Amino acid sequence: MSIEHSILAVISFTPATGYDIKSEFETKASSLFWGMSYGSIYPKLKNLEENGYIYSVSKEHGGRQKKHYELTKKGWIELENWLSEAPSYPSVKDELFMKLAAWHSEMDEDLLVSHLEKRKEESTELLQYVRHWQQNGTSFISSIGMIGIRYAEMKLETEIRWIDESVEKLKNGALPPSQDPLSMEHELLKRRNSKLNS
Amino acid sequence: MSIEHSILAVISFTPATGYDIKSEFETKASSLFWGMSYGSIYPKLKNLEENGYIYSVSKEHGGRQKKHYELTKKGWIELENWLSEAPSYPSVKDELFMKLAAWHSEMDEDLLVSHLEKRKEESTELLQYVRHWQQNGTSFISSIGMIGIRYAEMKLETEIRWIDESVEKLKNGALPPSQDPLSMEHELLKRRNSKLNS
DNA sequence: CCGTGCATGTAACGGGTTACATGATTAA
DNA sequence: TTAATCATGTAACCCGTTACATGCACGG
Repeated sequence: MSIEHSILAVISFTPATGYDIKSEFETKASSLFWGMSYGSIYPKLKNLEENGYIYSVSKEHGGRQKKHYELTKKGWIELENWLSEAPSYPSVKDELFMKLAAWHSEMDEDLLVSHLEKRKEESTELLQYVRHWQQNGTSFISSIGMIGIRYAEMKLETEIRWIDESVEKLKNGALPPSQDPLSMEHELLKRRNSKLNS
Repeated sequence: MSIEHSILAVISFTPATGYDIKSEFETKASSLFWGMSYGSIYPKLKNLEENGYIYSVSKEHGGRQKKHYELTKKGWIELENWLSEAPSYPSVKDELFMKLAAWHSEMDEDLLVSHLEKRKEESTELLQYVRHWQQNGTSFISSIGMIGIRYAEMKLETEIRWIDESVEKLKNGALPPSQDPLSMEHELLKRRNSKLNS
């Protein structure tokens, strides 16, 4: 139960519709710290309401129905209990790391450089987004929320710095030494070539 | 299909059993970049074998059976095709970020400090692990793999630095200003208190 | 009048984890 | 002999996404 809590958190800022919640995660959060699809939002909203954490206030909006959800007392208590619990260690799925680990000397290094450069572009864009977000004058970000934004900013800056360093090393052939006491890379290449040349 | 590729990647280093693969992800990868359970490893291994990407070499080991898997030609090609594709942008699920965003002034700041300090401990431990790993003299890490390790190292160092900065700010009451043009924090507190005092 | 954005929802599907079941080997 | 580690596997379950279905409002 953590998507539910994220939903409660979004509603705590201001009453919101399922659509609003999706947009909130669409623009900001997704790649930064969380993601969510309609397929989970609406059923969860329904469930949260049935269990008394939230209630809906249907508002007329140009003659049509919108369901704005608001937290109940139980919902506020649940949200704050969740906030009080120590967050679990983040789980990261980064293919780039995996690919770096499996890269070997028969693979084209320029290809790797292009992977790194693509990542740099994506992260630069996100960084720009984050920087803009915290001074756009419209979005609500509390003082403590700002600390979180700073976290995202620092992480992205670090990633970009790391890419620059790494590309430099790759281009200069100034790679760090490997740790390979059992000559596994040599074995790997032998095994690979014997399979590929058959 | 990406867990499958990670499995192929591990096998590329040296022929391995399902158990070996799990351990590989257990110790190193899990929180760092990837995770995997037996419940997915064994069925995938079976599947990968059926589709001709790997084959098993049963080895006698003290009178008992062990299934070591090795890559086929098709497996090597598949692995290298995967390596050639640009990695997708990493997805992160960090509750801490979410909690920071939802924190409000009626919540105890010391609690938040303790969350941050716990995170610092966990990351420090991981950092130590990573540093030890790259110079333990036994694990195989290629030159390019070392670049990946450096990535993990820098990310962790940055996180720790961020925590130190943030805790300092929290303790000195030197928080960054909020962005709150619509006085949402005030509204939030009003909404919250009206619910909690009922 | 038409495309885009707002808005709500469901069903099928895919994917992975948890928990369970089993048993051999090895170091203390 | 006993606990820990090595070792393989399955089934039930949870969870979330994709794709689909629907329709209003509004600007050009």
